[in-house]
Amino acid sequence: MTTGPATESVDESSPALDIYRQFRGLIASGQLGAGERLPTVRQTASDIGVAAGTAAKAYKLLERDGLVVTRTAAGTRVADSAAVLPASVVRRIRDLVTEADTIGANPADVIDVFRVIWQARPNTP
Amino acid sequence: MTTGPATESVDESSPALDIYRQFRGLIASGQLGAGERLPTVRQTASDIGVAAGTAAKAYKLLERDGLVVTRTAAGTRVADSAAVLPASVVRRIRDLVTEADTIGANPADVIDVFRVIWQARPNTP
DNA sequence: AATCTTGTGCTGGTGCGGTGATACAAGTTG
DNA sequence: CAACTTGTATCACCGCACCAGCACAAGATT
Repeated sequence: MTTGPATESVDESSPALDIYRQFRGLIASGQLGAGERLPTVRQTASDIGVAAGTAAKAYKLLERDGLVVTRTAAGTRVADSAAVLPASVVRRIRDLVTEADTIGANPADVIDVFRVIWQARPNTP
Repeated sequence: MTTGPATESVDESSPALDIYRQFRGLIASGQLGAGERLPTVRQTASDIGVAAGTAAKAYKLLERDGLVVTRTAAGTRVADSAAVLPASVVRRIRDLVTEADTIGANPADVIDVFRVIWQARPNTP
């Protein structure tokens, strides 16, 4: 188990994208504010148990999105221009989480339904 | 370019899982009711442009979840026991979609934030 | 009974995305 | 200044998911 990829559960995607999405979530929700520093590439890598290159890949994606600014030796920080999801939306998400949790729903189901309903919006070009 | 996998956009995962999630969403949201028939494996395969085996894989996952019943030559139908997400949750999802859409938010962001907030629930073992 | 339908099971082949490990460039820090 | 930090680049290697195409079993259809 020292080499090669590992598939675990359905709805796992890929290490790099997982890390990417994780930070996207933290930034978009405001839990990681502008200027705040992200862990070292090597740090996150060893935290999650992936290769350094994999974490680096995630960071590059974040930078490509303009969510993060990276200066060598100074680490990676949340960009000032990083967009945060409007509070109204975040609140709705909180409501949804609360409701789904009390009912004991599967978060994956919730997300799947979200996607389906999203695609069914009035104006779907 | 006739063979091998294809990566397109970030947040694409894998063909098989995409199909799987798609139908999960349709079933969990009630848009695909118990007894209703799913398209042929070959049909969905050619619709989406993937190999038949890939669509078959997705169907097997659905069956593994008990969401679907498959009888040879009779096709695949939504199981009677297929659980539908409670209306209260679905309604909140609708509200969320509406709000996020009017604001012009990126659905991927919404999902990422959902995941983050979900993990931050009170009781997260 | 004969035929069609449909999910499933091979096969060989391909490429992407991981893993480690090492090396480096550019800054920060003492 | 020297020494450390940190993101990045590279290397060979490996496994998985997918593709394409065909063949099959079991049940539906006629």
